[in-house]
Amino acid sequence: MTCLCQQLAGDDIELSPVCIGNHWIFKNLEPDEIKALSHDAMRKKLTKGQALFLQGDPADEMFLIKGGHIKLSKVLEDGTELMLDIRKAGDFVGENMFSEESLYPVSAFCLEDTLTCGFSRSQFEALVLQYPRVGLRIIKTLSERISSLTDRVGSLAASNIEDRLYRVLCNVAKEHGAKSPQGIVIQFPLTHEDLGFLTGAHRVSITRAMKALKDSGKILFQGRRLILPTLKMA
Amino acid sequence: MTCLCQQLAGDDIELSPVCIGNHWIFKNLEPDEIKALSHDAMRKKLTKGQALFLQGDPADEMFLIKGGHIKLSKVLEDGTELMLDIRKAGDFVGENMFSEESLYPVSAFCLEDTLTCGFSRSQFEALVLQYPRVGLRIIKTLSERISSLTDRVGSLAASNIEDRLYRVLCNVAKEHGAKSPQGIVIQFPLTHEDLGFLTGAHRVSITRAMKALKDSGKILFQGRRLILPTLKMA
DNA sequence: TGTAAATTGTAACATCTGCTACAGACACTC
DNA sequence: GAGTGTCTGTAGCAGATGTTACAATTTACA
Repeated sequence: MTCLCQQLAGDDIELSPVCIGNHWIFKNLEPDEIKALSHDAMRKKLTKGQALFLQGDPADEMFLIKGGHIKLSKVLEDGTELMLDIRKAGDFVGENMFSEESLYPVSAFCLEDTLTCGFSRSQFEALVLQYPRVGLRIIKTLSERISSLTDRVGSLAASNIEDRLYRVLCNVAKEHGAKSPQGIVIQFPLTHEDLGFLTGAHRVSITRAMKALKDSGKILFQGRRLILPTLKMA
Repeated sequence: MTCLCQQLAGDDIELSPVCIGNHWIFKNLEPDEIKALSHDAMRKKLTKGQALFLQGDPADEMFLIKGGHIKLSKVLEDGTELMLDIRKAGDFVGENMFSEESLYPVSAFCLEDTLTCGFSRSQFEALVLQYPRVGLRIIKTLSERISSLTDRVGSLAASNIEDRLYRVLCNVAKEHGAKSPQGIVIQFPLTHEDLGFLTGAHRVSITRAMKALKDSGKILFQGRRLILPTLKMA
């Protein structure tokens, strides 16, 4: 099945092989269903730094990420920014559309050039009603997101920064890492400032903690890529 | 509809009005469906301190809490305990059964005498396939859990304990609080040690932070019940 | 009621972290 | 290669937090 996304993306964006037509969520759909869905999906091409949606926007759309990484962040009452999550090609963003609140509680920014497929809430509900198995798959996806967030909460509860940082790195590696002979490699660069947002710590404290982790052998560097040698993939 | 739970619970447990037969998740089911479901549900009566399930147990059952509070906690690699969540009557626990992992990643302990209704994964899947609308409701529930966990992550990212504690208290109050003329009242006692687990801070630091919050008027006490006067219910 | 256990409050001190400032390293552009 | 901006590393200080110890208070239960 040729994919409309490919034409839209051009050569700039390295697309995930996962497409709405072949994503596991939609397996077992009838060919004409896929065609209809694929046609309806609202594609968006975004460049690095652009927002897919902003905190406070009406939440009535959910997106499948076709290529690139997207960060979810939130601005707290006191004005500080907090990065909540990083999602990659093949993941969904905007699952908040299902909940009672009608506004996105977070903002989604592209870390690279990105292509997304969007679905409206009503489209989705109709699909689930017609194909209950899709509903079960969504339930599974959301359930895994809950597990991951629960881990995240566990990471943040460590009271000293070094442990907190290490646990956050492990979580990131588990979700976005790739195996290599030396350990799990995190595939994209994270600045100390990013990690500061992820751990809720000051940038300088991250630098201190990184040095400590490096000295104790818990992390390695391969160029600018971070490696966790002791971590095992789940 | 008289409920089997009532007979089992006896007079010890104050039951939630929510029952499997009338829980909003199962609205629109046929009467005989409800009857079958209600019959199949595996009820458990537990006393304070007992475990509903333990971290590492096979995760193939999910529970509706009929009465009492249940805490979810996790033992980390380094042996420290972390309290992840508190759930109340009407909530579900064990939604991990949906995800790929076959083991519960957390333990569930009863804070008071408790009655639960359990469903197996296969029971549930059959139900969702037959009644897609139930699937949509589950999706909504899980999605709200995700929002709540996201808030939780936001709370923990505050770098000073006073703010972190206040945000955690607000989250707890939003989920388990009741309105009163003076503000939102948290309905059950939380020890400083509990709050320490919830915020990832030392017990003594909680005492210090509580005093500061009390002095600044952000929290009040009515006996042992905690009141948040400035918080508005969502 | 009386006693034991759990919870809360206080203090002192060592350590950790936030904060600011600045210098070097690196990437990118012109 | 110079210029610009971003990222990383280092230092010092003030304030926050962890840690330990012990007393005061409340709760649980015989």
